[in-house]
Amino acid sequence: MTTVVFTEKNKAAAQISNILAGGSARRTIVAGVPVYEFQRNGVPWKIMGLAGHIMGYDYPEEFNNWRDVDPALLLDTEPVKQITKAQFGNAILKLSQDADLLVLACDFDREGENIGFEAKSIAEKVSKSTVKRARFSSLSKSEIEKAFTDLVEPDENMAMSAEARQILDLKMGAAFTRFVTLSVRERARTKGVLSVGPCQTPTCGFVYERELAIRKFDSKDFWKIEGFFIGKGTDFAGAHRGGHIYEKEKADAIFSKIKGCKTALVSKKTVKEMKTNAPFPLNTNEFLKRSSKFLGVSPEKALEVAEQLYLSGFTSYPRTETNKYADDMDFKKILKGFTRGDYQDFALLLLSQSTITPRNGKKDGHDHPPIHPIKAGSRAEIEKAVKMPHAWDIYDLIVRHFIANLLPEAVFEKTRFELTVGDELFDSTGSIQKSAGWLAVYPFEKPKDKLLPDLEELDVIDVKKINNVKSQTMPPKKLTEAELLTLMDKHGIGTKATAPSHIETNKKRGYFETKGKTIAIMDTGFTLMDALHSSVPILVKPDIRARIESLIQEVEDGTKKFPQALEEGTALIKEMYSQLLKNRDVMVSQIAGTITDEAVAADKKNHVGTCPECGRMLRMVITDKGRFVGCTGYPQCKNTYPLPKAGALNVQRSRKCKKDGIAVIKVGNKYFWSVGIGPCFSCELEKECFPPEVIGPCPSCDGQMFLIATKDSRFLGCTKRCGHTQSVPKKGRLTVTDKVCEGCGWHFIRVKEQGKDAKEYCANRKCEAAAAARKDAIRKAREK
DNA sequence: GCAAGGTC
Repeated sequence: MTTVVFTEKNKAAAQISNILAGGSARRTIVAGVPVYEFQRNGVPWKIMGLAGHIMGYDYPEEFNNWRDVDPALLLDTEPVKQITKAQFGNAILKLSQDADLLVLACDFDREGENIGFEAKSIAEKVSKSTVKRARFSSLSKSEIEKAFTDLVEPDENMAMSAEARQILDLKMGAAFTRFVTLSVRERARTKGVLSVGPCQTPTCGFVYERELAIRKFDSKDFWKIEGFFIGKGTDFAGAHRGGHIYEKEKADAIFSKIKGCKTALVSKKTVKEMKTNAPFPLNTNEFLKRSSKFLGVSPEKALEVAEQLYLSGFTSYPRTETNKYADDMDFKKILKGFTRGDYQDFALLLLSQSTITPRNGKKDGHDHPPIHPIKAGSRAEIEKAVKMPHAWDIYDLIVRHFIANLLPEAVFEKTRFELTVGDELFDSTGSIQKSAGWLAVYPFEKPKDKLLPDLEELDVIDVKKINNVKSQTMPPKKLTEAELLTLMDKHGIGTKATAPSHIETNKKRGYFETKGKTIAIMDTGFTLMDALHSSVPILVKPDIRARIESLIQEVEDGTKKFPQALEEGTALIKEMYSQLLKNRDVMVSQIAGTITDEAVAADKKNHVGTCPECGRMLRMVITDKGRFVGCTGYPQCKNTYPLPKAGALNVQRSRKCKKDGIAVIKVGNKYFWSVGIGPCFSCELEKECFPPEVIGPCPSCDGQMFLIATKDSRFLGCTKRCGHTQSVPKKGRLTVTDKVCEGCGWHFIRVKEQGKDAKEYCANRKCEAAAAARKDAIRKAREK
């Protein structure tokens, strides 16, 4: 007569056995998995924690080759469920063999029900015993006792709804990802995978929509009239009640009426007390948003740190939807740990109260309490236990948020003056914090006091200045990670545990990147969203997730059978797939183009510039037959330019062709070539673009000596072609320096031969100073 | 090599 219980995770197994056994549970290991054993009502009990899902769907082996399988075929193929965590499968088999009762005790939600059914399906291979369900919303003693006394039937509909989600998500993800990746690969050399999925794609969609709004934004001019006043010796500002005025004439008219006014009348004064409540207790989403906003820690990292803090016993379970504390939460017990250290003042204050009333939200996911500290830890203790960046910052945020939830509201005094200047009205507001309340422990959200002078109604004050300021409406700002999390939460994209991973997937794919706390879409992400949006709009929006969600909700409610939901869901995906297929060519050229452009721009050596015909990228194309400059828009854009047949080519990014050439290329060490124009030496603007490298005055006429370099020799010649020439060293790299010879006015030349020190000197054979220096050098060499 | 969902 053995009862075997499966929980969602080891931690829950340990806690539940502790409650049911009254502390007498014995921890053993079965097939490498911890199991808690004890006697209850004379019956042996064994409780094992799973590790979330221990099974998963995948396509059969023969569908693994992307090249050989038409992605559309995946939509007509049923993926297969397999055990993904073998040791758990084995442990379940061993435990179930001699069980008389199996109890599924995973979390009380859809996935929890499904995880329980995974264990059930494995256990039923070796056991025919009854399977029951224990349902509880928290791991409190009373709930657990009750749940295991009043066992219920497992909810197959609920479990199957999660099953439908898994299959539909995989079908859609696999088919679309393969289709997009392979199609684009025909035209662009892409290294990675271009993935599409019911959560990751709408997540990127939010970033895309914001980017569109920014790009489409049309800025408008407006004027605002500002007043600067002095009251009782204090300077303060006010704004004209007209606010943003979009007609210049209107603003000018008001301004010219009052610009000469020297005094203002305090025509009205209102003082109001304003109270600000502490934020709701931290559920996962709120925690991730605040970690990003206040600490600049990405959702992914924040969740990792919280997981470690939880495993080290410092904070509670980090994945929860609940933002209200249970009625029996023992705040004082936790606060007692904080009576020493950073938070002692607040802890002592709260402990001195007879009752503690927390600030509570309204969400109850029936899962875990809000994220809160379990145990006090110093910075050193936290950093020793959790060796990750920001471990202390995140613990500190959790503790401060927890204490803030228990402290009273903050009170402000808001003062507003209505000021009359001429017959125009201005407003000025200020606020003073009267009582800090929860803000005392929560430095992340401290509003600044804005002081106003102590004026009364009908006081007359000085006007210092009136300004009529021209301004412009600003485009929307880029999304922050915190805002993205809000949007995902609001539209049901991902869950408390997966939202960070969807953001991470998009970063990994090169769809967007984070710069500090804001998110910037990348070209690949933008064009992919653009392409998907134009052929299957629903895919880029939260609607796709919502459609699947409503289907599986019907399965859970029992109003639709599982096979029916699967069929309808598959039909929906097929419909989207066929729309995408119809627009394949446009999509491919858009995405492939962007990816090629990105690659070309990154390939500094061959990237030439922007195509004047189509705006895409120009690059050097080198084939067996020859070389030319071509456009990445090929074959739509057939713009090309010839290149010289021989010589190494180097794009000169600092040079610009004055005759509207696309770019200037250096050919070997010989001459320059302007793309679209031809060799620079045949251009009448050559001397303007490449002025001779003048060294100094010609010793025979009033011309200038300059460096002439030909294919196989170099020498100095006169700009007036007077016939005077002079040789220069044949070996080494020769440059004309800025240093000027005092004797003759020639620039020093610098000669650097490989493996030798560079020499700098005056090369003028007629220069006496140079001759003396040469003699001196020879004498010194002889002496040695 | 594809998704999203659990959890370590």
